[in-house]
Amino acid sequence: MDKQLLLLGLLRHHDMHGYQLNEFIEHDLATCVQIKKPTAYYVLNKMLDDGWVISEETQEGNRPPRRVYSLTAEGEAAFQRLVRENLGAYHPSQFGGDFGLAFLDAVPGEEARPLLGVRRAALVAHLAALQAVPVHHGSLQLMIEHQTRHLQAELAWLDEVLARLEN
Amino acid sequence: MDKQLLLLGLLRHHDMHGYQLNEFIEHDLATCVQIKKPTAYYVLNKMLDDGWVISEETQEGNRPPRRVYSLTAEGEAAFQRLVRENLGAYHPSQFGGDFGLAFLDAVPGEEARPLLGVRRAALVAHLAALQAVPVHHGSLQLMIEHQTRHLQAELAWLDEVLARLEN
DNA sequence: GGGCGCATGTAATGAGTTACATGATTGA
DNA sequence: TCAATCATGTAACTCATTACATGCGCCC
Repeated sequence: MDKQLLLLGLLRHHDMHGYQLNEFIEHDLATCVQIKKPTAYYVLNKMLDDGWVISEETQEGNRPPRRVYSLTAEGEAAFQRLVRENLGAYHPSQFGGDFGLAFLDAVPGEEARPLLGVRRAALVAHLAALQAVPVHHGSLQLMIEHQTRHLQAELAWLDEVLARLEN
Repeated sequence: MDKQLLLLGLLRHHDMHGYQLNEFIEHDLATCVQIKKPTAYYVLNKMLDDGWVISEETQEGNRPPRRVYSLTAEGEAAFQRLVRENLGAYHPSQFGGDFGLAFLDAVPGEEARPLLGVRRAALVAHLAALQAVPVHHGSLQLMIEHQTRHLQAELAWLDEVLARLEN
């Protein structure tokens, strides 16, 4: 449940309502974080039940009411515990795209090249989106940089595989 | 369901029984693939139901009977479809370790350094395990190389973060 | 008047994991 | 004799996703 860590960390910075959190994740953490809207709402409600956050209902004019969340002392303690847990462990990441590459030689080169070309284009688009993301305060920016590194490594790797296919 | 692609690809090479598949994944694809035993058995049974593989029960002496799986024509067709699907798409990978880094500045440097040291040691161990894996035929080796690249990028990145923490 | 943005959720489903269950054989 | 290896699974659970549901306000 590292999603909790993320939401706690973001709320620790600014109190936010769910919609706002989702917007922030979509626009400012694009391509780094995959948390869908219902998941965020679900996690928020869970943390509310657990006493990690409290919510205050506010309303502007006739707009839909917002639930603004802020951390409790227990939420802060949970955050401190979760960051340390996360920092101290190595989280091996899985590459779903590997299984295709693993059996690349089952596909004739003339077919494989354009397919990997499509993959490459999507990767480049991802990288562009990542570099378009606004710069963040402090260590939040580390996440963007980290992602950028891996995407660059991925691109270099993919180009090498494509080059090998030319032969 | 990229697990299906992997199992099909492996079975396409050699007919195997479930235990054997699990052993191969554990020993020969260490750190690249995370498929737990029950998952593999589950997927095998599902593919059996779907007619992608057939199984033949064999027994050596009084040992437990084995179910040896081999691809059907439909299985081969499914494999061909799935490889192309996989090759043609970019699969963004998620880095669960990012959320810790994103809030690194919430932890004092004296605490963060040893925690990241533990993370680094686990990463180095992972890399060593990966390099101890036997070399595979053909493109299966690409998966190992790919993983190695990313682990090296990760190590370089982590060392950079640690260096920044020294200041 | 029609579609998008704001704002929150529920319900159903899926994929995969952990823990549990079984039972024979082999080697220390 | 005790643990590890061989061999297969089931049951319960978790986490997250997709699809669905609601309803007002704003702009073209």
